Amino acid sequence: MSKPPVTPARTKRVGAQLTPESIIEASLRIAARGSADAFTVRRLGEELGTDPTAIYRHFRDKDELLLSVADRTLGEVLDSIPDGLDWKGRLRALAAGSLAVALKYPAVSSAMASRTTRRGNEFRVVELILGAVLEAGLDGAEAAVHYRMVGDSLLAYVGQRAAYLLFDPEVRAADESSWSREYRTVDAQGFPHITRLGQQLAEVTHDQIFHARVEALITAIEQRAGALRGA
Amino acid sequence: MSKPPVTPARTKRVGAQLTPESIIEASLRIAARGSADAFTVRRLGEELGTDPTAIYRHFRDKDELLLSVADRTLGEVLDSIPDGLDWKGRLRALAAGSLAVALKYPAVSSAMASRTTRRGNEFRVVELILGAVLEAGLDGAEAAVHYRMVGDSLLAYVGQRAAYLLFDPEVRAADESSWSREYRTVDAQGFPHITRLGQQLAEVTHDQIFHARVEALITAIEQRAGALRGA
DNA sequence: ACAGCGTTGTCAACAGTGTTGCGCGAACTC
DNA sequence: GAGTTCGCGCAACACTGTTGACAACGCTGT
Repeated sequence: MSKPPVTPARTKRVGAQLTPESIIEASLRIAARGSADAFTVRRLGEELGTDPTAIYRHFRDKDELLLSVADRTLGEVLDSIPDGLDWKGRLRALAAGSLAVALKYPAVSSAMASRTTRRGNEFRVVELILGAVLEAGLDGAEAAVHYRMVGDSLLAYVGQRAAYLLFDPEVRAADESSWSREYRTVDAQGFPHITRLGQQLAEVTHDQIFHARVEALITAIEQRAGALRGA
Repeated sequence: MSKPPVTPARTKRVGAQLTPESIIEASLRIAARGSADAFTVRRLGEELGTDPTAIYRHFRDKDELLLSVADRTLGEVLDSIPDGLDWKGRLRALAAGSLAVALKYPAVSSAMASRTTRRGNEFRVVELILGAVLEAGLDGAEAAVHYRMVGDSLLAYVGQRAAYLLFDPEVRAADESSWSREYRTVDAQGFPHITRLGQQLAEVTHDQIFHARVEALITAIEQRAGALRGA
């Protein structure tokens, strides 16, 4: 028992000031502060009270740290999903939870919009979505495609919202006011639809859009399952 | 006629080497080279044969240049849409054209995934989508929300794909191989769905996913219009 | 034709980013 | 207790976008 089987087990020092966990938690604290101060390596060192480059003893590079942090936030999402829901309810809860976490840690979600963590919690999310799609009545390649549709779409949605939050307030203001400014003054001849619906376009909220996007996913799955059942 | 009305009309010099147009075109050439060399100000100066900082005489900052370049690519998308299509066909053509342009200029699309150009061609795209949604049978606030759903979704989709193309080849390879590596070795007890569908999950292509996402949008609009008609 | 002046490109520099190599001291192993 | 490894601090590098000073060019009005 005295000899570790193959690897020396790399005894991590007990008195270490920094641990992967403490670094991840500091990263989350910074990310939660929003765009006020960006999520940078030097700011991370400040938050930890150590030299910025010390984190490179625990993570190969910033990307690996980001993947670990993102997986942690995925855990938060999963914990927010109650039991006993049907497949639509589970997908809605997953979407709502993902959005909430994305708005809480925008820097993380923004960076992960087209990535894969390949870590523990991601497997749980995949299993969750797959279960929902299967319960809806899809299977095989059909279920696989629709899982990817849901997964990629959710990631893209929340990443888009998160990235938006990271812009300078003035840039964001310019984008938002465009609906009530530039779009009001377009040529009525060339753009009749914009002219006629200008008011309604300016009044659409982010939540309405998100809701519509999520329901579109659910409707698409339901429709496809119904078509297969009928065939 | 000798006196310009109010502003001195700021006579732009005729012999200028650089013009907004030439800078935009150089930007597109660089962006089309993919992730090989990134779209940076210094590289832009190289491409133009001038000092990098010269572009600041024509654009306030890199963001404003990016907005102009993006609007130009929107023009490419619009030109690729044939006439005489019904609303579904127009949306499909818009989606396909957007994806093609995004894959052609990934740096541009990636940066614009959550932005608004507020320039000429964007109005034309908005008018196009609004027309499709109206033709499908929606109107008023309902049409406005569904327009935003389509617009934001398309932007997010293609931005996601574009951003993916910009990653280091090794990062991309790690992400792609995960489906045939990590996901094959998960615990069969805890993740039965992943275990059972592992093969199909690894075989899903980007095109299948994109197709499913676009069709989901169309289905959602159709469904909503049908529900309103019935009510 | 000439003075004036705005426009435009060049250059050096700054603040910020992620990352690496070197050294020291402390903690663990034997 | 000796030797080795590990964790951290420090300085530095390459890269990013951006700014201010400067000089030269060409248009403008007289």
